[in-house]
Amino acid sequence: MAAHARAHAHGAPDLTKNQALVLGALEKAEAPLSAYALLDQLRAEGLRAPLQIYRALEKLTALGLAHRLESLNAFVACAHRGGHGGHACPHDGAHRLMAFAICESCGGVEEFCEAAVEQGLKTWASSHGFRPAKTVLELRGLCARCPARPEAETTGA
Amino acid sequence: MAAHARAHAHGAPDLTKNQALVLGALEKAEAPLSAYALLDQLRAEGLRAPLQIYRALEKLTALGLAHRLESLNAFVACAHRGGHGGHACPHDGAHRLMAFAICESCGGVEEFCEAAVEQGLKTWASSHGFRPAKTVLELRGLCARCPARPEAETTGA
DNA sequence: CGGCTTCATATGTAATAACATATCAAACTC
DNA sequence: GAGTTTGATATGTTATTACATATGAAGCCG
Repeated sequence: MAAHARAHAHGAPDLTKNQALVLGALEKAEAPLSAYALLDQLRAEGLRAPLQIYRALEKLTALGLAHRLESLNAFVACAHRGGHGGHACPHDGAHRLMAFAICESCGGVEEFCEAAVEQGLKTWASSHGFRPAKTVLELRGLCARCPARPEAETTGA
Repeated sequence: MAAHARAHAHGAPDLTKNQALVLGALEKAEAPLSAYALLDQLRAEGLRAPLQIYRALEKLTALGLAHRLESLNAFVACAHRGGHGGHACPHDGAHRLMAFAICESCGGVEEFCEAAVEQGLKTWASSHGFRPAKTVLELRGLCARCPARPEAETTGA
């Protein structure tokens, strides 16, 4: 049976079975997943080797359906596909700089674009002769919904 | 003899032997070094286990004498110590956002700050209630000195 | 004071976990 | 049957855990 022509649930181009499985797992997840976490989740579906995961991730990230978070060595589904169609920052046609805000308390990831940031980087790059091929921009911290104390201790004694 | 009170060649606070060795190796390197590359280089000096390297790196990065490049899983000496004292962006007292431009051809790394970038991120963060603890900002591309073709092929036969 | 205990920090070593890629063979599509 | 995708094993690379040892400073007690 054709491995193509499935996964149109996402409005995505034809993904292979493995790619669809990996994307589905990422979309269901609340937080970024490492390649091996994905592998664990998808063992039930027949995936057994890291390479199957990495190959799928490579394709998905190339298509912009998933993103790699370098500071976490983990992956998220792109926020601009499932759930909400009209987002502030489509990054589909135009190749905008994607930035990620990663909550160290709940693990949630917000994906955003800021024109000022992009412009500032462009300015620096032109004036220094640097030609960026890819930009990694990841904020690590606490999201709006998480309280300010990831500390240990009794916190009040 | 005291393991302290050395390494003042860098104007640094007292580093231990391992820390000084690791920092020295990073300063001599032209490009970022992975922890295991450092380990290989420093085997002659008696370092034998990854942990010795990682512990030194942890201290050095905490002191701001070295930086970790997340997108490379590698480390560089901070550019604002050795070589030139008065740089555009001291980041010593003030805790400025450090950004890195990494050349994928020659491996060189430039460290910089851009006020517009920092401000843009600050704007996004405040308006979204995100409290950043750390920011990762790494440009991957080609530096001013490298020609535009990191391609393979005979390049001229 | 001199010796002892205690504590903190730095180190050393081994083992293993976590992340990623190489290689090759089998299967499926065209 | 050429090209691609897949699957399986093996390997390489990066990072951490757990445990043991050294070293020096600070306090205690004879």
